[in-house]
Amino acid sequence: MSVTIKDVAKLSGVGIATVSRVLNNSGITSNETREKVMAAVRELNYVPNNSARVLKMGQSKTIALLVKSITNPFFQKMIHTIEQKVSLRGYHLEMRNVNYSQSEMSMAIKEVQDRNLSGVILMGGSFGYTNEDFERLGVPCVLLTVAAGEDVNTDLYSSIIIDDEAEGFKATEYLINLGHRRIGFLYSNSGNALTPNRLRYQGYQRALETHGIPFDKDMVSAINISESDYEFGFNMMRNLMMRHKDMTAVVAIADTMAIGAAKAVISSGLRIPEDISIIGFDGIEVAEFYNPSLDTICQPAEQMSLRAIDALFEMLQGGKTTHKVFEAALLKRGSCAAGPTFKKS
Amino acid sequence: MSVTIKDVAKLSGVGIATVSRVLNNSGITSNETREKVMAAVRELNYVPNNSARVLKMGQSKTIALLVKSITNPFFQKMIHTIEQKVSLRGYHLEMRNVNYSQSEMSMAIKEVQDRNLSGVILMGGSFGYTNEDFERLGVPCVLLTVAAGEDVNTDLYSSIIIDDEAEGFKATEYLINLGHRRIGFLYSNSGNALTPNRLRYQGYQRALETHGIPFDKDMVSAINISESDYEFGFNMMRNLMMRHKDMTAVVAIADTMAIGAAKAVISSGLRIPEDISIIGFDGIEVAEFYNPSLDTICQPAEQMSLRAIDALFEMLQGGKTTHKVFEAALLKRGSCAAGPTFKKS
DNA sequence: TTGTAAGCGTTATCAA
DNA sequence: TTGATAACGCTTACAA
Repeated sequence: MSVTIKDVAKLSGVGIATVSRVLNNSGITSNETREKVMAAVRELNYVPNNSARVLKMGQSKTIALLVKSITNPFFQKMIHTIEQKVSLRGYHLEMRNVNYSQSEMSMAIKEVQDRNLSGVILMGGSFGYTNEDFERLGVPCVLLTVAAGEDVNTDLYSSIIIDDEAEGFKATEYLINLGHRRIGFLYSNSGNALTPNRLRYQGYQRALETHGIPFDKDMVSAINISESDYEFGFNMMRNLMMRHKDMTAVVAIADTMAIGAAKAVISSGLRIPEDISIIGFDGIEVAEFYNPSLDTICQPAEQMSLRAIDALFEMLQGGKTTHKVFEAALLKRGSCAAGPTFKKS
Repeated sequence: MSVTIKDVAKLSGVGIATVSRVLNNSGITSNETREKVMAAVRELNYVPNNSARVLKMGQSKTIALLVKSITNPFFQKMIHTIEQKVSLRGYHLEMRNVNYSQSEMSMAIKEVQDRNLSGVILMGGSFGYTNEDFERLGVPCVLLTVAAGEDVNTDLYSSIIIDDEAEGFKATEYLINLGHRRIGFLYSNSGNALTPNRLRYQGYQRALETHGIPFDKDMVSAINISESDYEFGFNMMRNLMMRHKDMTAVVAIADTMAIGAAKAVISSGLRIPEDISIIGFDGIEVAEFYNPSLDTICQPAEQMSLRAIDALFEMLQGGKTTHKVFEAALLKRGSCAAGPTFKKS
């Protein structure tokens, strides 16, 4: 059927072991035979069979990237740089989407055995991993944008995150300092899991409290329908605006929701930022090109993914785990303006 | 090391062949042994090793999805449904990004041998495939959003496309019928390859010609810098507006570019659609939530990917190839208005 | 420097 | 209905 190492050996008149040695630069081979072998390889268009190699070596040089909700544009950037860097280091990347209803960890554990994975990167999801999870996994694991629970042994995994609670606080305080008091919050969360979204929400609450603003649960939109984030933001914002005519600003836990929310504001005839200020999260590119450009808490996606890759390969080489908290940048682009407190009216 | 079929056999007190039979529902097994085996499988947490299985069977039940520029939001939807459907049919999907500088076909040919792929879906790219390409591939191949050259044997591959030339014509004619005469075109292409973009461009030219409007090459922005599409649209639009004060409308070959272009219009103080009409291509979700919502030629992404999957599995089962041209829908959302011809002024 | 042969974990073919 | 056993294509001792 397909051309194998035997065919190459036969054509070049050497043993299969020699062919293997030439191809892997292992052992010592004379220049002469090397040439012969390479010529045969080219002529036959030989590509070594990966399954056989993996089976024999017990290691696949493949790392899996499991992404909770791969369609999130924020993850796109990260995925892209991760893919590049992984293949640069001679590894293979296997991307897999994880639904909200699936458990990325049990998926990972299965895949590791099934496909002899060398390592795993988990993106998105929640902070609910346990010691046992990592032990069962058995290969280096990097958590990107999430971490494990507080009580989990930090030698078992690496994590690259931002301080979501603090950033939620930052976004909210920014609006408060601009003079806003009635600040809505656009939020979705899967169940009661501790997620980045939930932490941002906690930051929002803390900011209100810190500044003596009463927390009004009715100003938080958290209904969890399975629409897109854009639609979700749009619908929830409409809803909030209907219920709270005095609302002058809103924090969205994602730029995608912020865009949906912005559309809701505009299509209801109000203006951004004159009537309503909006700030999002993540720093996706299209938010900058929106009309108006949307303020956001921008995660250093590039740096974070680079760091994740570094962490993974350090673990792969037997090194230590990494736990890095990046700082996100508050980008002011004009979708937030002075609120009622500072407004002359 | 890891738990193998031998361990399961030992624990359940049967031979490895029996374990294999039970797991694959092949041959005949007594209920009693089946129970025993399954119990052992559960207890040991056994997961069959994929590499061994693939090596033995010579087929991986894996299909590869090679995407030219995976970050394109339009492809996102498609990728998502493809992934779902593929795993629903018990196959594994391997996504891989292809850079503009890489050849997706030679990548595919390599991967097929390397990983015993069962089939391949190629998304994006150009119309430059040859008979020999498909013969060398050796497994069913579906082209999604592109097709092969005219002279290629249609029994060798399937293709799911829209008629890009006609759709380019449609978009342009829409603007012409609205009364526009000076219509810009935002376009990027890799080299001289025949791509969907190029076809749309040809459609644009034909529409102008059909309506007796002189083609002005200076109204086409086609500089190929490696920025994002958003930035590209923005920069090129600025450029066009500077050079052509009389331009009243623009066609962009992608919604992402249209968004960038819209931002350029707005930030220069002009209005959409009052001063400049804009229409994009593809139908990505965020274009609808843009301010204003952008008109577009919307590809039926869901249907197209479903059809691609069907085509692939039909080929996998020895069936015939499929060649389907879908019609795209012109979505009027308010970013295009009457041009000078019909304007009272 | 090279070739022979064992074995990685499966599945499939035989006998039993 | 089951259990040995021979591949699958490769890497890696070990011998030559």
